[in-house]
Amino acid sequence: MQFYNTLGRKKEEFYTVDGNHAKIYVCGPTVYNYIHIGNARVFVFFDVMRRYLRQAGYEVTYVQNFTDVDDRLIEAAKTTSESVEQVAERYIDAYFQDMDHLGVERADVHPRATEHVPEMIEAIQQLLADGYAYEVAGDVYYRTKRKTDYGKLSQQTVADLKIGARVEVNDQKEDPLDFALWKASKPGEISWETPWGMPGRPGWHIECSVMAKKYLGDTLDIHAGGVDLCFPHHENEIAQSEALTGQPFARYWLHNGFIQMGDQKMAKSLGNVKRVVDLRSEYSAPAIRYFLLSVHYRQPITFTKQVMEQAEAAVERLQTAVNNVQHLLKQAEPGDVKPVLTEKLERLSNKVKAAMNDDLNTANAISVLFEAAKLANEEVAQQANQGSLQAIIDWFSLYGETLFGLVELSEAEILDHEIEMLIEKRQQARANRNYQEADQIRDELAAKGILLEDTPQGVRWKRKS
RNA sequence: GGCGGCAUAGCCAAGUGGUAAGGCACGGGUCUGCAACACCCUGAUCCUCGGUUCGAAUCCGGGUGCCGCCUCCA
Repeated sequence: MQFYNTLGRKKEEFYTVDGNHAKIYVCGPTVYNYIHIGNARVFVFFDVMRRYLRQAGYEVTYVQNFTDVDDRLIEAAKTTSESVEQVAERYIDAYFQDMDHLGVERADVHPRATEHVPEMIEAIQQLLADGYAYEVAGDVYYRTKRKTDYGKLSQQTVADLKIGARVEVNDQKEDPLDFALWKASKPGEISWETPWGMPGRPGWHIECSVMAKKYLGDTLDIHAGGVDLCFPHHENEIAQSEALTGQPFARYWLHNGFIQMGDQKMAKSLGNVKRVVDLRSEYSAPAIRYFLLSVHYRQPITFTKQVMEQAEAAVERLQTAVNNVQHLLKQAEPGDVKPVLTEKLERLSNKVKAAMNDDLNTANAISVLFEAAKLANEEVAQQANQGSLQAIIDWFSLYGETLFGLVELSEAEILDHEIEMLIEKRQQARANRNYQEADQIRDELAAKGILLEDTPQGVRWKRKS
């Protein structure tokens, strides 16, 4: 299994430090607002990565934080006259609702920054004691010059970064590249007491260093997030953590690409942010997942209406194939799975694995789902036996449902009696060649959201999506 | 100014040295009372110029265009 490691900028064979135990930390949301489709890409994709690692035999510990204190939260609380805690609570709930809807599993631990302040203060004290940090008027800054490898993740030297000259001016800092570990609070703001006198709150980067260490140890196997976090957030995490422990912080750094809105960046200032909570009523969850997973994770994706409609159609093709198999299964001849089919399915499984092993190429892996759908449809047309149909269902259960969450295998719902009667009545009418009545009943059912399909395997029905 | 990414059929998107996966849409056909589902058939020499090579979408160089990070934006 190979991953493209931002640290080193190349694909590397993946292996864990600790046997088959994979320790993963993913940067979670700052809970000052509803999450948007770009956030969802991170959470959906790395959730799929976790699922794949599990299928590949790893025991995964997956940690994803909530940043529940920062400038934006304080700002949001001010405008609604709430406490920072209330704002955080609301958007953490909203986060879980969005993720549940999209079929993203919970992390093993969802640590919150505000619940780890003592540990952060402890870490900052150690950095101060070891000369990696200095305090100015209640703020504490990390001294980036202290270690020579600062910039190794983003592959920029300290000199390069300075030439950039887009660093903020702050005459309190010894060096413009230094960043805040701790910020003194203004009166009335949320704050914690500190050993160095002034109350304040943690800087952004320190929480991830501290919480990752607490739940996963000094060295993580995988640290992941959006590509924008590469610098400065992840760079700074590395600096702090490695200053604290003397150990490599994370062995594989994975960064996913951005989502573009049409031809422009998605940004609040442009007013084109697509929130998941809004998308939920426009598109099905599988279609949103397909949109996010049908492109390799490091590539940018462009969000357009057309692409979403294509996603909807694509996913429907998969679901229809599964439905067709399940429909026939109820009335199929008993029998064992055909050896030829077993072989074909195994070949498809291997293709999925090969794609995923190659830097989690979900785009390629998903194309195999369509090959499987075609195979499924062929088997249905040939009136395959129970064993064969079940084998197809099992295949889709593993990859279509468990790995990618693009199809559902739940049992078809029970139709209510009235609808069953109508279907039966229409069959009578068709048998009597009374097509006018048959079509009328079909229209009637369509109005109730039930679509009928007359197939060589009998009448099928589905809910209008 | 520094660092980095991208450019493949109408649209989306894989492919990183041996003559272009998959999906959506379009058209033709089979099936069907019709419709739907499904199946079959149909489409590209890969932004451009030059180089390396027996051979390049794939490697190197120039050009054009688009984009990201360097601003607590995933």
